[in-house]
Amino acid sequence: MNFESNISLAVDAIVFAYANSKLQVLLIQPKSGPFQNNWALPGGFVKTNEGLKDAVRRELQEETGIQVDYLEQLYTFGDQVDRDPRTRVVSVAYFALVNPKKLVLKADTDAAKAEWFPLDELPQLAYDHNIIIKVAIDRLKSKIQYQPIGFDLLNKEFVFSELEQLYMTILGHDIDRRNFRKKVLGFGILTETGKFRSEGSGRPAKLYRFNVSKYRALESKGFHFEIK
Amino acid sequence: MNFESNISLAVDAIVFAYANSKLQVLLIQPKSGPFQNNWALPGGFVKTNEGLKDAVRRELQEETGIQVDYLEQLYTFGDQVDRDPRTRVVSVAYFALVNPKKLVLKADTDAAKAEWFPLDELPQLAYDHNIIIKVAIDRLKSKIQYQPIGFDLLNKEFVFSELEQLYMTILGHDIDRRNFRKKVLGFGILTETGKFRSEGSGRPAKLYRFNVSKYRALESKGFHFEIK
DNA sequence: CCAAAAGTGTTGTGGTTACACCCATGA
DNA sequence: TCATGGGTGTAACCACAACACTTTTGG
Repeated sequence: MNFESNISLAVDAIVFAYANSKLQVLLIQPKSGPFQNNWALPGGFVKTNEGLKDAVRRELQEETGIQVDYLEQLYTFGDQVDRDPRTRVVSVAYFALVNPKKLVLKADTDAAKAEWFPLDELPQLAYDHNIIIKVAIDRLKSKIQYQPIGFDLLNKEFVFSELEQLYMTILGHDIDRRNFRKKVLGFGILTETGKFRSEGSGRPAKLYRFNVSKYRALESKGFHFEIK
Repeated sequence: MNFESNISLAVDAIVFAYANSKLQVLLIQPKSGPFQNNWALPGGFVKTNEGLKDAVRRELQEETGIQVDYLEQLYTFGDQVDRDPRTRVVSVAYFALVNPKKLVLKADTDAAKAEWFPLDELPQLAYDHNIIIKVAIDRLKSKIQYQPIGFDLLNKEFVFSELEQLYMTILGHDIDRRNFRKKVLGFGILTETGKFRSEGSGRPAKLYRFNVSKYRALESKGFHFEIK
């Protein structure tokens, strides 16, 4: 029973990673369909008895072998009726973050050709995927300012300069090191690991870890994460 | 061609209005389907060659005769596979605002039974619609703080106390009259009409109008609306 | 003249911004 | 000892919060 309409439902994933001081997006080359020679977002059709989020995870696994650290629904693209030349396809886009460990893509499985592209070197994409990525970037920019999702783009243990760099990259403006540090430490959501990392020359930097349980505790007491 | 799955795509609308110092939601009693005696959100299946937003407007027109002033996509509900007992239905929920003029529902057309319900007197709803409304309220609460959408819930010309009341109702806490006024006027997005309204006894209040073009101009210069 | 709602300023304070020097390490 | 990146404090400023009396109307 399909209630008289004939619309196909797909999911697409915009997976961001952070490497070389740049945001990277995960793209694939579809094995079939009208855009076989184009790069496209990972994704595919939802199965009849599959939840949307499950469909995204499955497609990501099948096409790229990746398991993401953060996944949220972004937007459903369905106003433009001919966004897929074959038939009417409505696509629910999901927005995902992975930490740098996952940057190395396993070329195994039945994975399609998959690669990371820096945001400023995106190719022409299939369908309306360039637009979808724009929407995803906007969401990332605004969400990173009031939710601690930036940590999902870093290793579990990180140094302050990485966090700062990440914010500068995403927000696109400079941040004062002292003020940033003061503010973030003031939140009380980071734990010192006691370890240090030296990066070539220079004074070794303290390694921190994002303390999820402290964050949740504070959050439930009315604390609001915010970084401008 | 349906690409092997058999999922129906629906839209639902959460339409808010503001009356009697309360937020109201528009509900209908479906003419068909498994929940004929329950109240439900207006909505229905998307047609094969119809954009999502168009589908929402059409359903609202058909079921309630209403044309909304503000409409944005809220969330797509599709993780719970059996949210509709008949078959797999994924629903794209839209969030809408109407001004008080539209509170009077025309009982004409082929409109189903439609009524406004204050938020604190919601009945048990069909499907997962109670959950959808919760999500919509959260969105309203947060969005009204950083976008000037509150004006869509008021008449074109309004007095300050109405705006203030609206914010207090939605945010659920008191607001200092003087600070609120100072802040909002400081934005420079309101125009005095020069007219006054007297509400029974008491000093007549100045009527204001939201100046969309001034708002857009400021916005493009980096201005951010914000009310806590 | 009394009740009811609208309109209005000032002061304190807490948070954000701006800014420059010392520290620890590797080469 | 030099180059490199890490770590730290203070003062000015601004936005927000708190707070009470006067004005204008209707009854």
